[in-house]
Formats: sequence, structure tokens, C-alpha cells
Amino acid sequence: MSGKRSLIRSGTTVDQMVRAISDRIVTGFLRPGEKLDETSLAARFDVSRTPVREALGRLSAIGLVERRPNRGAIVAVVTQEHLASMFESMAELEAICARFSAERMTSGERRSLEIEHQASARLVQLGAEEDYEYFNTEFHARLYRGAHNAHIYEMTVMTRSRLAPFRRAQFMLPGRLAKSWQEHDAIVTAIMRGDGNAAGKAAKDHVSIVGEASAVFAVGDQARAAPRHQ
Amino acid sequence: MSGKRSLIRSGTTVDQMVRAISDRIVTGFLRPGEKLDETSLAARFDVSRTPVREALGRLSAIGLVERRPNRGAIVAVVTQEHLASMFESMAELEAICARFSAERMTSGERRSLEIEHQASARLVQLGAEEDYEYFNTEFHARLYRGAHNAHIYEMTVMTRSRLAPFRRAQFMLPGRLAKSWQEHDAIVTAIMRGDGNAAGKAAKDHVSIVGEASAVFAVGDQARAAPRHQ
DNA sequence: GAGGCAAAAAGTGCATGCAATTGCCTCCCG
DNA sequence: CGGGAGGCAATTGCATGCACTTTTTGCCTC
Repeated sequence: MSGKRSLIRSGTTVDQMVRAISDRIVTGFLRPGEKLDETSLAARFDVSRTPVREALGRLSAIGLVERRPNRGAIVAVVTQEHLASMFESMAELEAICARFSAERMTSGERRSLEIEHQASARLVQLGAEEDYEYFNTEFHARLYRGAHNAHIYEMTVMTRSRLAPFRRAQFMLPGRLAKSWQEHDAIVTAIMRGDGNAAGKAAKDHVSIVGEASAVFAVGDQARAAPRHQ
Repeated sequence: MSGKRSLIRSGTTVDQMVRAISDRIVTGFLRPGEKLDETSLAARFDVSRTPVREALGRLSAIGLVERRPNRGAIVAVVTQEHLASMFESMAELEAICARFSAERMTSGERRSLEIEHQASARLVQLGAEEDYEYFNTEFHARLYRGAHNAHIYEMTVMTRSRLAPFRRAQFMLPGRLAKSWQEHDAIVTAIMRGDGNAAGKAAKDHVSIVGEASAVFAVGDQARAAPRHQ
């Protein structure tokens, strides 16, 4: 039975599973504490248990699932407290990235940062939330790269990915788009001035606001979740 | 059908492999860039390829090995640059922990921090490097816990463990012991005052100095460096 | 002689099967 | 009637085998 894979998008097979399972976890389809037995998952994704095991290993490495030896894996229980700690960490990490960016970005990086930032103003006027979300991701990625520190980059990207599920609906809030742009503007301005402290503070405030806005949605998702048969 | 396991100490089988391989890596027995093919490792440890794969997965998660899809795994190449970035990250993380500790430590935590710190002064007078090293680890752990932020705690501990091999000989330097204690003293004083900014700055300076002192020892290992994959 | 293409060899990725450990249910004894 | 020990079922952990990707080597052509 080695024909076509049934779950298809692109990339490595097990990588797809990681994304798929992680999606199911963060969307609440799989609830925290729920048991993840390998056989069911293998059947569900039409693969063998081997890639399932590897996927569970990776998911446990990034903290989405918890593995007990010989006792199976469960969806990691992210307490409200731990979630808050991750948002706070994110704010600190972004602050570091912004500060370093202000001090270290090359002229080319500064230029493209400002150009893209200015270009995104149109998206705000149009209210193009999807497009702005894409730009927003790239904007923050520029900050992470601009810090010119590989390890901080890794930690920041990983933390951000872990927080991604809880940050989804942030731009749904009315007026959030424009506020986000203004906060970005404060960061960019500080970076262009080379003012690391101001850039760091602006970034921290920016992320803190996003965290508070997103926390609301996190609570709702955690409260109730879809029941599963089987 | 291979009878008893040959490598046995205690714990899970694959966990032993992780420790064994990680030991070989940090001791330099396996050099950066060296190819780790699963078959050889399986034969070497007298297990099948399956636990080897899982072990490699975990090692890649903690950054000790690098896995290329369909192209095997190699011992992670820690360039001088990347090492510097980790030390810099460590300084920033410790600064955050110290700042938060100054703001959030309970009175009990503050008290025991200062008591232990004062007690360690004796170790400096005696020149007990081993004992001081043990205390030093505990001192920093107190700072990490005192930040009252689970995620920052995780990142800091992980970064510190990744840096451990490069920080070994730091107290060999003459006078380092006394300087370390004085730097600790500055951190403790700031924390007791509740001055987060001062505590953060003192911690950052402290770790930065350690980083510079340790970097010297790391140079020898980095004779040749393979190109990194962006 | 050099460069490119193709085929074989090597090595990874996944599937399947078997052994071992865990949790639970039942039955026996106090 | 309650508690504990033993057996049974279910699930994890590991071994082995096959398919696909990558790399290397040899041959052919220019």
C-alpha cells in the first residue's frame, strides 16, 4: 500500500503530519490532555506508525504534545499562565530584535524595511486584512533577521510559531489594522534613527498589545472544544 | 533477535543513545560536520535504525546535529559566529531574568538568594573552584526561576546547556573567581533594591564577560567550518 | 582530455511485524 | 465486603524489509 499519499500539500511527508496535527491541536479539534495514540493517528492520516512517531517526537520538541515513556502522548496542556509567559517572552524577544536591528541593520536592510512598511500603508487603507497579515509576518521576520543574531532568531521564530494559533484572529478586531501600522511606524522610525532603546520599547509595546488582544481569543478556544467520536 | 542490549545504564534505550551521542559530540570525539549515517550508528550501538533515527531527531531538536532531508545527518557545525550569537543571547536572557527577578521575586526567594550568595564568599576566599562552580550554577538557576516566567526559563536553560561545553574552563583564569563574586554581588544588590534595570545591566555585563573569557577556549575547536545553509 | 549523462550503489524514508511494558479487569483470599 | 495479586487486552518500542532519493562512478561524446 505504498501508492499515493492521501494528505497532500507539499514538502516532506512527516512534515505535513506535524503541521496537520499541530493545526488540529491549535484549532481545538484535539483538546489539551487528549490522548494521542499512534495507531489511530496512523489510520487517520493513512500512513504507518513510524512517521506518526517521528511527528509526535517533533511536536513534543516544540512543546505542543507531551510524551510519557511507554504511556503514549497527550496534547500538551497550555495553561493560561504559560500562555501569558510566552506572550511576555515574545515581547522581550521582539524588543531585543528591534534594538539590535536599530544598531546593526545594514543600509540595505533599513531601506527595504522602510519601503515595505510604507507600501503596507495601502493595505491598511484598503482594509486588506489577509494581505496585511502576510506583510505583517514579513515585517517581523525582517526585524528578526536584522538583529544579526542567529540564536535569537531561532528562539524568536520558534516562540512566534508556538504562539501563532493564539494570534490568529487579532486583526479581526476593529481598528486593529491601523493601530498595528502606527505601532510598526514607531518601530521603523526608531530604527531609522538608530535609536535602539526606543525601537526596543516600541516593539515591546506592540507585541504586548497584540498579546492582550489575542489572549481573549485563546480563552474562548480553550473553554469548549469539539467532542470526538472513537 | 540481537539478544540483550549492550549499552545499558538506566532509563530508556533511545535516551541512552541521545546521551551517548551528545557526549561524543561535546567531547569532540565526533567532530562538527562529520557525517552521522544511521546504519553505522545502529551497528555501533547494537540497535536497529529506528531508535537511531529517533535519537537523531531529538539531537537535532536541541541543536547538536543537523538533519538534511534525504541527505542524512551531520554533527552541527557551530561556527565562531554562531557561538558568539549564543553568548550574546545568553547575556540578554540573563538580563531579562535578572530584571524580572528584581521585580517579581518573593521575599523568600530574595532572602535565600542573598543568604546563599553571602555564603559563597567563603568559597572565593578558599579558592574552591569546584564548589564555587556548583554554587554558581545554582545562583543562576535562582535567577531563572525568580523571573517567574516558564517560557523564558525554558529558553534560558536550553541556551545555557548548549553553551555548557564552551564554558568549562572559565574559572581557570586567575582572579576570575573573585570577579565573578563581585559581579554576582552587583546583581544581588540591585535585585534587593528592586531595581530591575540595574539588575539586568549587571547580569548582562556578568555574562558578557564570561562569554569573552570562554570564547578563547572555543577557538581551537573551530579549525574548519562548513558552509551553513542560511 | 574534459564534460555530461546514465546507471548502479548507497543511504534515507516509510511500512509492517514482533516483543515488551502498561493499564485494567477479574478472581481469590482475608 | 474490601483489598491485592495475577492474567488479559491494548498500546508502545524496536527490528526488519522494501521503495525512493541522492550520490558516485563509469562510459560515451565532443
